[in-house]
Amino acid sequence: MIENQATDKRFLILETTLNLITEYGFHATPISLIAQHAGVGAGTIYRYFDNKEHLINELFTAIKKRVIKAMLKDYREEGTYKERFKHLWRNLIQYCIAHPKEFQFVEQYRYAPFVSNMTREETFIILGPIMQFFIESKKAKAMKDLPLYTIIALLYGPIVSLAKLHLDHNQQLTEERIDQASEACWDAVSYKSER
Amino acid sequence: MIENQATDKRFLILETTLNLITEYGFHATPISLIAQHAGVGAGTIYRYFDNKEHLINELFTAIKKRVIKAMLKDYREEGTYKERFKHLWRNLIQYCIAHPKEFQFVEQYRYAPFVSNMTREETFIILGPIMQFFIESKKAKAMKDLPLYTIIALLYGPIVSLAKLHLDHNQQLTEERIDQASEACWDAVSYKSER
DNA sequence: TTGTGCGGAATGAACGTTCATTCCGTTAAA
DNA sequence: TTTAACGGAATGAACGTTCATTCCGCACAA
Repeated sequence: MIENQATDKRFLILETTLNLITEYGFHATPISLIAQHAGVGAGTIYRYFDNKEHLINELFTAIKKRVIKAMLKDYREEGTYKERFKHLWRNLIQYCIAHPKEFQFVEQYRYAPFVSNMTREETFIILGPIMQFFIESKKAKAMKDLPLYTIIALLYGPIVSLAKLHLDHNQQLTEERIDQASEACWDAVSYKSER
Repeated sequence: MIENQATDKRFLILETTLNLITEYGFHATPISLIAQHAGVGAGTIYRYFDNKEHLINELFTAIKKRVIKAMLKDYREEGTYKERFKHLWRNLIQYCIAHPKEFQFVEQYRYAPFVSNMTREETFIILGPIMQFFIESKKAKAMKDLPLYTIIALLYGPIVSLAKLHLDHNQQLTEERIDQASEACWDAVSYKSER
């Protein structure tokens, strides 16, 4: 119970930061505002985080872990490669749409200069299982023999774009459209015969 | 000549801002630094731009215009739709790679909260000709009958991803890989028979 | 001489961070 | 059971710094 209080407060600060930063941006959300909205003193934040930069970085990795977890939800290494691909792909885009703040935050700060490189490398380690899937699919000739980076770009790029267009322009990203898009992505990376 | 001096100084400030901001980020490039690097007084910048925000926004639209221009370079409304598509697609990705600063700047600020909505809408107007190409291609059954937003996401998303991976991880984005990727993108949006 | 453009010191607001102080739950003595 | 002492957590006013913006004097063109 005692430890939970500390964890809760830490979590509270992180979530408040996420909300404010996605709404106002990094510049426009001073520590004082975060403190105010979280209902804690400004100094308290410094009990949990070394400084503002560390706070942001921690939020960043926390969210990335949630994303990966959501992507792997109910994923089993069975069925055709296409089915497995579509499962992962849908999981990811659904999460982006259901959690716009998380999505926007990650997208906004992914390439910001103050995000530490360590955090970026960490991502790649977490992504291991998914990379494995791509390598396997290629070996099984279910996917074209494209460089790994090309495959990532062909599959992840459209997710980002679709989610952004959805959030920004209030496009209705219905189940049907998601399915259409995932099929198209598969067409991009798979051989003709796999269609 | 007099006007040219003014235009030049204006341009100089914009370019200096681009360089500094892509290197250090928005936070870490104060007006004073821009002034220093541009070799002008801090106050001079305010002769040309109302404030920092306006400066950024103007830089933003200036770069976007360059991007569109580069994309449409040597584009003719002739040949197959696939050929025309590949021409546009390659133009765009080549520009992103050849002008990493411009690319990173646009990507970084595209969804930043302080970028005005007007600027964003402007983009859509500029993009008219390219939208026209998509509509035509669909009508001619060269492309699948997907929503316009889906098509944009399927074609533009991978460009952004590829360029980011290229710049961030020093992946060699060779001519061959660019061609592979453009073919894959076309596979995503075209009918089987078009392959 | 007049007017225009420029530079950079000056200004004041805003910010991240610190730290002396308060608060509060726990412990243990009475 | 009550009370006193303790210590870590929390607070927010205060500090020093940074920054966008302003302002004023200088230089040069007309």
